[in-house]
Amino acid sequence: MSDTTQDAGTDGRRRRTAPTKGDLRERAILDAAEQQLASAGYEGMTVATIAQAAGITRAALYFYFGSKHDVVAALVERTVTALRAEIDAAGDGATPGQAVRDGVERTARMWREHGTVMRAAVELSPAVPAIDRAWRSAVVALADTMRGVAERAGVPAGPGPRDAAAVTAALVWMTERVFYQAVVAGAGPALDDAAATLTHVWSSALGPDGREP
Amino acid sequence: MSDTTQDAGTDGRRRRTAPTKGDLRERAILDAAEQQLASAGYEGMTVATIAQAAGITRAALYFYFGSKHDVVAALVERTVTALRAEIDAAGDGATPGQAVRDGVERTARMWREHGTVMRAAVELSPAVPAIDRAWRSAVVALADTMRGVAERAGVPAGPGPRDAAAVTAALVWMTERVFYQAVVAGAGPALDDAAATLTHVWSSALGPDGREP
DNA sequence: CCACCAAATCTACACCGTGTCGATTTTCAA
DNA sequence: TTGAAAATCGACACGGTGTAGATTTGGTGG
Repeated sequence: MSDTTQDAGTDGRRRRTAPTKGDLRERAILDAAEQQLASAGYEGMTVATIAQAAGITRAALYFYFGSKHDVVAALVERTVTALRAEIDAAGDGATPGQAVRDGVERTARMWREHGTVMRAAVELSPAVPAIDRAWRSAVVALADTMRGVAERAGVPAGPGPRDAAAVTAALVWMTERVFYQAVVAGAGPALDDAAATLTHVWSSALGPDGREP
Repeated sequence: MSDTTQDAGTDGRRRRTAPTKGDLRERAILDAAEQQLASAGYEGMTVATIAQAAGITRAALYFYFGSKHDVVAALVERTVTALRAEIDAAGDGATPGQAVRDGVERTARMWREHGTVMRAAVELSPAVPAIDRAWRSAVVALADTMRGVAERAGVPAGPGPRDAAAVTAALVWMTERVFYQAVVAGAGPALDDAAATLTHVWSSALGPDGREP
């Protein structure tokens, strides 16, 4: 029933001002969750272990978050906020080919730095609506940026299953999936190889103007 | 693969011969699980409800399957077995473009017919190793056939992040993800539009010989 | 026909994780 | 300093999974 995330305001349980004490605990909880997400995975970590790592009790954690889902949702949202900056700065390449290379490389960097949280976002999206919203928003943000690049590269903009929007959407999902698999595989150069493959496919799909040299 | 869980052997709990009575119940359980997977989703369905729908008790279900995970894993394996036939028959197109169209259309048909189970496979792969193995086997099977098509279309075969294997792998993951999203969206023509977009991208990525007319 | 053995099923229970409740302590500003 | 809100805690209820042991069913060889 708890509502933690969206409709704060009249909650009565969450504090509305932003003093220091509680905020620190909240961050500590998120940090503990991120830590254990990497080491034990979602199922492996429990509310008890998160609370313990944060130096409080289970019940105390429920003062800050309404559920285990809410904890990891907040964690994903925290990370997605960071991704947004990176995404908005993409697509500035002079040529479409340059923009594609830049977009893929930026995405690869995100997966290198925030791999565990992004992996969790992908895996928990089907189960947690809040995570789905946050993750999807990041995906459409990137898709939007790249749609502009595609149109500049000559891909028709008109509506239809072959227009720039549909094509870039498919390519962004490809990018998500391939990088996700690379992170799951865990191999060292997996991400770099994946990036190379992805730029190649992106360039091919964006037509002659997007082709790499 | 027809044997639901391979680690039986010295189980002492599973029957080894294959009479009729038990097999029917096993199928009834799987059918009930598939039904409820569509109506209530994985979390929404419980071992109790599955057993009830199959006309037995919880404990009786545990005579056939070791866990809830095992049930849905067996369900996925049953479906993947059906997919294999479809996959193996693909890639026979005269021209690469024809083969691509055929492969995508075949895949779309699979999603139309077995959408709920395939969706569950995607969503539960991270959590259930047996499902991950089964689903991944189907993916690499399709990737393998399409790799042949790509090489016939002129994509270099040599090792590297731009070779036919890497490119088709990325495209197959794209196909999986885009069709998955279409099924999740649930809209009627979503799958057909997705198929059109996918054939277009596939053709572009496979180079001049794979290009559509 | 019956006695037996394995298959199949049931009832009852133990365990674990989540989320909630009411009471208690801490903090801090009026 | 005191009172209210913030923060924390111990204990409990609930639901779902998996297990144990006893019991019934069903077919087969004597």
